[in-house]
Amino acid sequence: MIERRDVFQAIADPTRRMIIQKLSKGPLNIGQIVEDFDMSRQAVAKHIKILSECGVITVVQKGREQFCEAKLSQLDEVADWVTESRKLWNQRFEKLDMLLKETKK
Amino acid sequence: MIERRDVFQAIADPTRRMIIQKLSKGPLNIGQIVEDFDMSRQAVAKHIKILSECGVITVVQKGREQFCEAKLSQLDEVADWVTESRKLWNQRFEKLDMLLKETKK
DNA sequence: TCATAATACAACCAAATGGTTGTCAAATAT
DNA sequence: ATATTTGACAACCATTTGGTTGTATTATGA
Repeated sequence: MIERRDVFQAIADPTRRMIIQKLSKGPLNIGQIVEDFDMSRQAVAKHIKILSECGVITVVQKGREQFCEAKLSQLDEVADWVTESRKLWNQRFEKLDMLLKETKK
Repeated sequence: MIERRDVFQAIADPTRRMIIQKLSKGPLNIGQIVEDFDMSRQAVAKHIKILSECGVITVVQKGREQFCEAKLSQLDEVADWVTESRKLWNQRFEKLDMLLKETKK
């Protein structure tokens, strides 16, 4: 299996989605993120690492603390993909319409 | 680990994203989908099964063939989540603006 | 200075993922 | 009638995932 590190992988896990939304409100360190989860610090740190590898967040060392900040621009790739799929979907109907008009002639 | 079956899981895999986009153009049976992939029929069938369990496609039996159709409405959940995250992100700046205005007084 | 807080690193685990191959059943075409 | 196509089901495999615990390191606060 290939270890995939992209935005889609980043948002596949519900815990990671929650982390992203928390960070959307502003930067936090790992300890502050852990507070909201019924999970070990290490487990959260792993998610943070994955999110960072996927380029969805950036981690800045500040003394002994690590501040995490969301990079929401990366979500564009997801939004674009959804938009593209919908476009294809709509074209499908247009083609059907054209076909119907064609057969009416 | 808990087996998650949601839209985010469905689009996490690149092969599945390609299948969705192919089906966005119109319904296909498994054989037709396999053609485009360098992968065994069984592997594709597994992805189809997952997509179906995630509610992103519907499968209709037609004689010996199985036609797969995309259910793009399910992608709304993804689009909504991205929109929501961005909203929080923007509010972050608004709050900062307000804070700046406040301190200016 | 010294305890504590914040985190890193590594080992470990069960379950899921993404793939394979083989066998079997049913519908269709020749 | 029989071969072929379409697909289901199961077993198997290596890797990843998502979590745990334990230990070590480093920065900060009292």
